[in-house]
Amino acid sequence: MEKPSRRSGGSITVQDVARSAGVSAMTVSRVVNGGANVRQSTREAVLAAIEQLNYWPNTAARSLAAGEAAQIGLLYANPSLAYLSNFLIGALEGARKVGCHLVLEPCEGDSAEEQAEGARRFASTAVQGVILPPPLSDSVPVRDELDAAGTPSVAVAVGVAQPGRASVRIDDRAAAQAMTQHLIDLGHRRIGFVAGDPNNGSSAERWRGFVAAIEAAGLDLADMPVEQGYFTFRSGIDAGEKLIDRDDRPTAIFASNDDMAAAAISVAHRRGLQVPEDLSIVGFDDTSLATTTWPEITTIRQPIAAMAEAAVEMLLAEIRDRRMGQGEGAGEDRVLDHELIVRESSGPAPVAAGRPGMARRRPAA
Amino acid sequence: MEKPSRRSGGSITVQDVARSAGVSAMTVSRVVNGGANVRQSTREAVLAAIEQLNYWPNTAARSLAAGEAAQIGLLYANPSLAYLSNFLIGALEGARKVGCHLVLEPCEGDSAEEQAEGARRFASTAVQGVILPPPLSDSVPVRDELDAAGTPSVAVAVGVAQPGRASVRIDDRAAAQAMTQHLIDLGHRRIGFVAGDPNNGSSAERWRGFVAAIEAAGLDLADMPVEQGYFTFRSGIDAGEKLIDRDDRPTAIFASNDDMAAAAISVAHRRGLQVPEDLSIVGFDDTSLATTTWPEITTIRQPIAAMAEAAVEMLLAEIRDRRMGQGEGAGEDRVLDHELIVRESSGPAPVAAGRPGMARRRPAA
DNA sequence: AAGATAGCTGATAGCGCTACCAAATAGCGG
DNA sequence: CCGCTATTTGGTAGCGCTATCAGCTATCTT
Repeated sequence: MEKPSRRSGGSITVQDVARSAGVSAMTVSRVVNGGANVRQSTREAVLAAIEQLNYWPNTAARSLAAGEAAQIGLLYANPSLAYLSNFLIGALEGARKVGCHLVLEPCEGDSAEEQAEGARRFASTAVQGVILPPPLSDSVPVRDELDAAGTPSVAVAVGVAQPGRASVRIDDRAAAQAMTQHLIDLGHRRIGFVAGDPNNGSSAERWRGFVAAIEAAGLDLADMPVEQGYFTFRSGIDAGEKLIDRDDRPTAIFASNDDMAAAAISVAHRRGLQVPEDLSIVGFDDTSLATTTWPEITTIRQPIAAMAEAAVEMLLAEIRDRRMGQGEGAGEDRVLDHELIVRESSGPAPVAAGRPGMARRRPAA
Repeated sequence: MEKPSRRSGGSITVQDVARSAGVSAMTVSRVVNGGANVRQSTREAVLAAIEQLNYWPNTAARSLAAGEAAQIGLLYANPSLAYLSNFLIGALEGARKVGCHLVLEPCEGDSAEEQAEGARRFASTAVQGVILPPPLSDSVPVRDELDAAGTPSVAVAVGVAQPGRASVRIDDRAAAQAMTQHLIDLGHRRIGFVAGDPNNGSSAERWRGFVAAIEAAGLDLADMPVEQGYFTFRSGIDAGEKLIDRDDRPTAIFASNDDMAAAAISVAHRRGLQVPEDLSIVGFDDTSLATTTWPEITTIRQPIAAMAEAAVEMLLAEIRDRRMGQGEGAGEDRVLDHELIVRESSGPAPVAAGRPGMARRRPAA
């Protein structure tokens, strides 16, 4: 005769799995967690039982037994609030799934000292790991501080994988290449590029993607005017003016993010140019800005929420591994899919072929 | 000889409190939770012990023993992402404190059916309560659906308390009155008002606050031009144009939120007016927009994060009460402090006294 | 071949709290 | 002052999981 659990509507437990797999509860626990020292055949049997019974560990029991709070930190520094929202939505979902709590900590200031200070605040709190959204994901002081404290971390939206450090990102290079190809397919042969902040790893990757597409199409990189930007609207104005006021104005501008693309659009409008009829302008990131300008911006969408969710999941896996004495994980680098979003700001190159920029230069003011 | 706990660095437990208060652990639990049937003197002894030992219940153990997941829902519908960020930051902090998880659910669409659908999604999920940020806090379909399912909810940022429903809000009326008084103190005697969305409870309160200040100052409400707005930038443009193009243009405009204030500023600039020299314009909410326009907007700050945190805390208290069979709580209405933030968009009324609007009307274009 | 080493598994004992019920105490009319 | 009900309190038994350590099976040594 079964004795039905007193409370909690009979959800399946380790015991059920253990019985089904013909092992002890302890072995199931080992398999579920990180599974040091479990024979392969045993592991498979347990996993099969878990699968079959659709078992999910009870997070409350888990943290109670493990005697730990299971809190993970999220250190953020003045990103756009829209980005943070999306990031939080994903992180929250991830935290719920793995059954841990999110502890937020704002990090003011750009100086190395202030960033290190932000990271240190987590050392004192009881968090088992930290996830770092941009721009902190590229911060060396933060990284050093965390490493010194032995706190695992996951960097989100970095340009390239950092050795020995877990990261979640999109393939900035491939995305930029796809975007550039989109412009080339529309007939553009002279494409201006606005680079992003040189301190940011993604900037370099986006530039490389641009170069790769240009070269793959057999075009001459020397024909592509390039201006330095810093991911801010203001820097986009400056870069946009320089590109648009050239005698050999490009027929398209690829800005390294949406803010700078929006800025370029406003410059174009001030100069009396139609977007995209006279000039195509594209961005990157698909922030809310991309749809609150006119025309709406063709851009690259990053799966922000999914990236945050993945980061939480990876971090917790690493925390478990460390606790089970697996040593440091290899620092997984997970790359998620991006998406090219074609909106109204990009269109066919103007028909006046050959030297499009020259053909309709506006009269000097 | 004490046997030191095997794991978990000796944090204080119910047992410690029970011993210190000279009661059983069970009694401590009762006091901590909702405390049905505990003698007053006993309760006080326990509370004193809790205070003295600085005891905090272990949330993991609690939800494990209670056999419940302790999840609370957050139903959101296209607010500004900046608002959502702040809200989430507070809600997360609150959830961490009370030891429950947040489950987010987006609610698309404005129709009654879609809103009810959003609320229903929570009935199927296992959440014990729901918190509702604006604009859903005013939604009747959502409220009805939740009530029908017997799910407790807390409405955040409603205009006035709803009978039988817990709510967290600021005193919109007092805030609007303070803002209006600020303008009157600056010498303005003809103040234009842009009303908010008529479906929103806060709108009416802000209007009442405006009226109260005008009347308290002995001014004639009939001198105050009023336009209907809908909390959108676009509606602010229309309302701003109507107010600014009047022959008896007001010397100040009080828009019911920052978006509409920003819109009014852009209209003023297009008409060649200086803000605040020729025209003061103030907003409400202190969203990020307030500091990304020029000049920065004088506005009312709502403690968004604190409101969200309070909402979580109140909701959990209600959930506990219900479980302990305390019957439905009275629906507490908590009012948090707002703050008048004076920035550059408000200044003294133009010196041409008496009929300020008339005195410097711009020549017809 | 006996002993040592390493790898794998299970029995036991809680983690801190609360549900359940039994026991004790208080209140009250007769 | 006694039974009786109403209220308050405590004892016991887990909630589902994991740390610890003992036992057990292969794989090496010498």
